[in-house]
Amino acid sequence: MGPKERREREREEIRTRILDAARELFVSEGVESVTMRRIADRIEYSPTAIYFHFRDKDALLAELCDCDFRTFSQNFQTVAQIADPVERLRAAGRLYVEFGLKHPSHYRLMFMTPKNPGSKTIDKGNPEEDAYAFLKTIIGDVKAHGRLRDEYANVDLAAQVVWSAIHGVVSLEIAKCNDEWVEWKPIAERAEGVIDMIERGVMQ
Amino acid sequence: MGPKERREREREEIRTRILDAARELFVSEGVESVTMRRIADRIEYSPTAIYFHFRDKDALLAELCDCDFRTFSQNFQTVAQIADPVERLRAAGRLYVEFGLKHPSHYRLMFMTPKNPGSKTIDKGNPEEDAYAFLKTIIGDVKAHGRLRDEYANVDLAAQVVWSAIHGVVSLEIAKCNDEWVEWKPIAERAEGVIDMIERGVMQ
DNA sequence: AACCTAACTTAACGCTGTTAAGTAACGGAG
DNA sequence: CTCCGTTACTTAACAGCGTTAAGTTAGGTT
Repeated sequence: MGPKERREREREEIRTRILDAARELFVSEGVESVTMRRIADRIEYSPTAIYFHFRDKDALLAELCDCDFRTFSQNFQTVAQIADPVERLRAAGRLYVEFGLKHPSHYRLMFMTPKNPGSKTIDKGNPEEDAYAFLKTIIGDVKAHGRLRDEYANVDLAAQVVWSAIHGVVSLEIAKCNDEWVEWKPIAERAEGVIDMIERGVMQ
Repeated sequence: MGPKERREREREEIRTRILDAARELFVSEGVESVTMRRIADRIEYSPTAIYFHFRDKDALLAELCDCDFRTFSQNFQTVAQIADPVERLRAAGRLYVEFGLKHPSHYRLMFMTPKNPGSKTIDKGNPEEDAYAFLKTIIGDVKAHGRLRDEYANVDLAAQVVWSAIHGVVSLEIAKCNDEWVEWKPIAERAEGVIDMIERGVMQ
């Protein structure tokens, strides 16, 4: 049973080589640079070789995203132990913004692009892998502490309102930061402004 | 001086024919259907003819967007006469969301896609053509009525915080409405929830 | 030793945006 | 009226894209 396992391992290895090459192009030169041919160049294979490991380009990008979405969620574990749920929410918000600014390409693909068919490999509802579930547990805690306004009795609604607001800051920054049309205040001020608004708006 | 004017007029006419064909494809079948060849088919010209009227595809799309951005801004004039600035802001927020849901393709191109080089043809700062300027005048009015919280003394900051929040609802809906990952509350509830949050969060 | 299959490569298809080169029509000048 | 140059196009082509069909090669199984 030796060779079979080795082959499996090798197959997995080249899979991750493809994934890594794609990610490298992705973060350093943007989505548009992720072409099958350029990935193939990087790993010194022919373009068609990739299709033996991924059904098509979308599947590759989806898996790349999935993989990074998990690490994105795990990021939040560092604030999970903040006792005060309101402070925990504030910290999570700052972390969220920080992630978006540090990984704009990933952020765009994850949250600003339609047609994501929804991941299979992530354990939905598990706050350690699913960032939305993590947000919901925070909001639930806020509610348990009697600090959620009655208007947002529904935790899903509150979570979605909070997420919308914070997503708005990040996505507007990513899409429009180079637009001289608007005289942008520094992103840090905008982020803090939105977080303050969230606290005053949905909590008591 | 007759023929010269006629030629100018004809030139303008085919320009708008191209623009219209592009828009039609754009709203009915999405961005990805706007190819130079398909536009050309619609107006029964060769693909290269378009390049005589527009530098390249991006320029065409930019002009299309510019044109529609103006009508987007003019939309808001219907709420301009609401006396109470807070109610005016709420109404503008609802109109904004409505526009995004009704014209998702335009919304994506205008506010969710990087690389917009900034329009030349729009009268920046004029609230009737520039929606951001319109928002600022509302916020300025809110302030003049003593209803803006001190934390947002800077009108630009307040406007950007408000815009971020409302943009967040729309863009999340456009990008992720088909994602079964999250159990979405109805968009109307989310929108109203965000508008409420804005009122409680940045006003007093 | 023969064979089979997994893992590739080469060549090609149809699509994209864009450009170079050619053509036909028209307005003005000699 | 003729010549000429500009304007407004067309046809053909290029380079690049995702993807597939067909061919090749190496390694494990029988």
